Amino acid sequence: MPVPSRPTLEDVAARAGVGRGTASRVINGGARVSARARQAVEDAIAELGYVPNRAARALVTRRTDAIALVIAESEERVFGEPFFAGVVRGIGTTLAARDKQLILLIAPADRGGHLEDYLTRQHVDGVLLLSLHDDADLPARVQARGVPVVLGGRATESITTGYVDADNTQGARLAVEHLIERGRRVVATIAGPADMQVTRHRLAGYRTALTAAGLDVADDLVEHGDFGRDSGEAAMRVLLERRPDLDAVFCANDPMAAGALKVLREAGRSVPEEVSVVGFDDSALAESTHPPLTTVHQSPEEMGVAMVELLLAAVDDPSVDPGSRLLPTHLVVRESS
Amino acid sequence: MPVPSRPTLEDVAARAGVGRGTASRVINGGARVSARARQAVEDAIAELGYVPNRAARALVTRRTDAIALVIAESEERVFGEPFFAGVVRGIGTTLAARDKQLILLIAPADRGGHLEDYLTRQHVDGVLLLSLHDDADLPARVQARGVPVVLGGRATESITTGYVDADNTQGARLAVEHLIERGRRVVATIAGPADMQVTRHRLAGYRTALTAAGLDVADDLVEHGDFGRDSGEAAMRVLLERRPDLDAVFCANDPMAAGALKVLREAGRSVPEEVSVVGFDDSALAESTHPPLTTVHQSPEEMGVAMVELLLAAVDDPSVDPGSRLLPTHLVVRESS
DNA sequence: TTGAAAGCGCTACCAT
DNA sequence: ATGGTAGCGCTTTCAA
Repeated sequence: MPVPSRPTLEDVAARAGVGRGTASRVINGGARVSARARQAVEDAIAELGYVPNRAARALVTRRTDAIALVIAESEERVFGEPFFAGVVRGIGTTLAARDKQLILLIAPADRGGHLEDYLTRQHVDGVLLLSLHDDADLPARVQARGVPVVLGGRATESITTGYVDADNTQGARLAVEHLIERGRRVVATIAGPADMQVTRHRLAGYRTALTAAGLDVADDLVEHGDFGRDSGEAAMRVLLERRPDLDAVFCANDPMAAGALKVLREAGRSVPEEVSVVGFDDSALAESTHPPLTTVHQSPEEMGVAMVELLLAAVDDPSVDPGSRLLPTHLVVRESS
Repeated sequence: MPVPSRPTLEDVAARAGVGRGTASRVINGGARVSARARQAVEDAIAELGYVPNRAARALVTRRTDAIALVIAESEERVFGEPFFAGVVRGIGTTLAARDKQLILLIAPADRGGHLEDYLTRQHVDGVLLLSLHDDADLPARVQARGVPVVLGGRATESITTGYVDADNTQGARLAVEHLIERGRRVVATIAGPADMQVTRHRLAGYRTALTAAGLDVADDLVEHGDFGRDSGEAAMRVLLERRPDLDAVFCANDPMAAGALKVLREAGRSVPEEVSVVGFDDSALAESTHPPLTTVHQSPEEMGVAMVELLLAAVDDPSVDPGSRLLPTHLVVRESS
């Protein structure tokens, strides 16, 4: 097959009877071009099926129109958790609408700084980071090298990059207040990994609600999981053993709640009669558990969309820092509470 | 921060006391360079922390060093099915080792040819395609435009692109033979979507084994699902209703088998005493069902690795077509059969 | 083996 | 408002 060798801007300009500069202006900003010239160029583009050469453009603008999304978890976790699917969809569609390319990097840990090198020298215009653990100073280092960064979820206070986060404290508080209203008095919680901010925030909401109601906030009512379903099962077993008197469990996400539900059923504790269970996420999973799960709603899609918006603003104008956004949550009551 | 403006090849050449051409040769092929010159250039690169500019290189080589992976399913399906995680990992690590960039495109359907345009004009060197349905002529069209394509799983016979596939027919045959050896006589199957080759192949293996044993291959023993767990539940209900006499079920993947297991339990049919169940994939899920699932092992990682190998061979030398590879499968016997 | 030079296709700046 | 021109950083002839 003879390579059809795509038309260049030169061809377009020739066909439209204008200079290359004018043609370029039509394609980009569009300012300072006469209507006639614009029309001629647009026609030529259509007739020729012209598509700008990304590499050539990148070479001169020093932009790649590519955005990296780094998820700091294993493929198993990433592909196993519905939350990520939502965020990726939000990011993907928003980026596509802005004609940016999404480079998805799944990287459990940045061994040897390869990732940092890639992000800072290999030409992405900005970096989106998801599921950060405490030890990760990657965002700070990337930002220090002049590449805009927006986090999904907050990192430790010291980190100053932009972020988008659900209002986890509020969500957890809503969940636990609901449990208390239902008359529960011994409210346990299956929290997330101890080294994540999201875990601290949800725990804070849990404790706030309990304290406000004058209830016990004993340490032995708290057990950590890793957000996976299995870890929810394990944690529930521990809690049941340690505090057989518990009458409610607030779980830091839906998969762990599903695991807890299973263990409670096996232990002969009926839900919601004897024990109330609330999850977090309002993922599709929440509707298919038995019984359907009361859960805190958050929107991963919205989170993704907001992340892109903040990041692109910073990419377009490096003098502004991305800022941050806190997304509201609300409780969805189903039958597990 | 004053942009440090990365060192260019020019800088490297100057520092090494050679011409730009020589420096370039050292970085690439490496042929026809004296040991002295090479050493000098390599030192200069190390000292300067030089990293080639991708865009500049792409402009002249007309290569992007980027490979697209198109998964023709929704984010929900992609992120819900462990099979995809494995393939993506295989692809991701292999590509990274070859210093290629992975562009992940999740696209349920190619509405309006946007995807095709992207793949063919927006500069990826090759395309990997996963989870193809019958109606998809995308691979043929992309290939016709001169972009190498490798499929994960086969498309209909008429498609001539390269592919990597598990030996689904063999796997299904092994599963059903095993069921027959266990003394089962009424073997039902929950198949995949009717419009996929993988479904036809697994059904063929199922029928071959049954026929060889002189058993019933009635149509009412076959029910289709969509590879999702819920669809497995639904299909199992239908089968149980239609053929209460069934004593075994071969499921086209593990999630559907998990769904079937659940329905059987609810229906009071004990597994494996009254009904044997076999899945397909040998995913992590298979070990955590109750009872643990006998299943056909395939390796998504290997599949991903093989896909990349075939594709890159074709990318490196456009005159060879990618060819294809059939990966063996084997049965893993656990307690559900 | 090597350096010089010619572009790759584009944007941005310059007079005009 | 517009066309000409100068690179962006690199690979790849081509002579030497």
